Amino acid sequence: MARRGPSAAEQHRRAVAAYVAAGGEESVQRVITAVQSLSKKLDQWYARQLADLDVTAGEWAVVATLAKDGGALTPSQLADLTNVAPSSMTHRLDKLVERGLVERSPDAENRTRILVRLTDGGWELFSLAIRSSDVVESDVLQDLGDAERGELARLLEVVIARLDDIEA
Amino acid sequence: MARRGPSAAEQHRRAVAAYVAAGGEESVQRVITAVQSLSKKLDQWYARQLADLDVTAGEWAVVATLAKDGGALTPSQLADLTNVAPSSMTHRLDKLVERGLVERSPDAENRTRILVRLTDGGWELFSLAIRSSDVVESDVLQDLGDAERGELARLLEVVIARLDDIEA
DNA sequence: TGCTAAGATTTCGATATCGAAGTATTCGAC
DNA sequence: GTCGAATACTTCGATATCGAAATCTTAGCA
Repeated sequence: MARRGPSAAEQHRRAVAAYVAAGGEESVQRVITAVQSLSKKLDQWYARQLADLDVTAGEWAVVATLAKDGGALTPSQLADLTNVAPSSMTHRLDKLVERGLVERSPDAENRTRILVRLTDGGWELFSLAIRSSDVVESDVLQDLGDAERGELARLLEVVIARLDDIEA
Repeated sequence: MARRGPSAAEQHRRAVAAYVAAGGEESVQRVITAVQSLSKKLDQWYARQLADLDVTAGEWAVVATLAKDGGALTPSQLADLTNVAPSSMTHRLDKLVERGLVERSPDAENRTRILVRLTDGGWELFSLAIRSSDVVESDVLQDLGDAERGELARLLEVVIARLDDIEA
C-alpha cells in the first residue's frame, strides 16, 4: 500500500453518491452504507486481533455465537447463524474440538442431533477477545457522548426489531 | 430449520448481555452488536438477491467497489477494499472478465500495475442490483421517520469520520 | 550505467467452503 | 407395527481462498 487511499468519510460520500445515482434512495443509502462500511472496518480489526490469538474469523464466529446463545446449539443452527453451509460446519467443529474450545455431545432427546457447547477454555477465549476488542470499539465511539450513544443504539434497535417481519 | 429461533431483537439483547458479562462496556456493545447483526442480515439478503443474478457475494464486492470508486482500481487495491488476499483477486477478476463485467488494461504510467474498470455490462448489473435491494432496505427502515433516519445517518457518519485515526 | 531494494501481479501447493449425495434417526399415516 | 417422508449430520468431489515463492517493473543510489 504505497499511497494512502481516500479517507473513510470520503469513501462513504462517494458510495452514497454512487448508490443514489444508480437509483437508490438517499436517506436509505446513507444509513445502509454507513452500517456496512463500519461493519467491514470492525471485521478487519477483529481479524487482526484474532490472528494474535491464533483463531480465524470463522472459528471466532462459532465461539461468539455459542457464547451469545449461552447454551448449546446444533451444528445446523450454528451454520445458519454464522452464514455457512452445514457441511463446512462439520470441519470447523472438528478443529475447534481438537483445540479444546468446544465439545460435541449427543442429544439424548433426539439422536439425530448433536449439541455443541463451549468448554471452559472456549469461555476464556471469548472473554479475553471481548475485553481486548472493547478497547478499540470504545475508541471508535469516542466522539459520541453518552446521550448520543444511547440514541444511536435506540435507533439501531428499532431497525433490528423489524428484521424478523421482513423475511418474506 | 424446524423450530424458529429467537427473534432478532431477543438475540440482540442476549448478545449484549453476553458481551457485557465478558467485560465489555454496555453503551459500546449495544451499538457495535446492533451494527454487526444488521450488517449480517443485510448480507444474507444480498446473497439471495445476487444468486438470482448469478453473481457471488465476492464478485459483487468487486463490482460495487469499482462502482463506488467511479474510476479504475488496481487488483491490489480491490483486494484491500474487499478484504481478500491479492492472489484470490487474480482468479476473481479472471471470472469477471470472462463474464464481461470488468476489463483489465495495463497502466501506461507504471507497467507493473494493471487497471480494472467496469464495462457497460458491469454498470448495468450494478444499477439493477441496487434498485432491487433498495426496496428491501427501505422496508428495513420503515419504522423510522425522515428526521430519525437523518439522525441515525448523522451519528453513524460521526463514527465513520473517526475510523481513519484509529488504524494505529 | 549498473546494482539492489521495493512494489505489483501471478503461480503454486495446502486448506476451507460449497452443493449434492449418503447414512442414520425420527415422525406420521395407515 | 411398518413403511415412507422428513430431519440432521457427515462424506465426497469441485471450486475458492490463503500464504509463500516466482516473475517482472520501477525507483534510488553510487
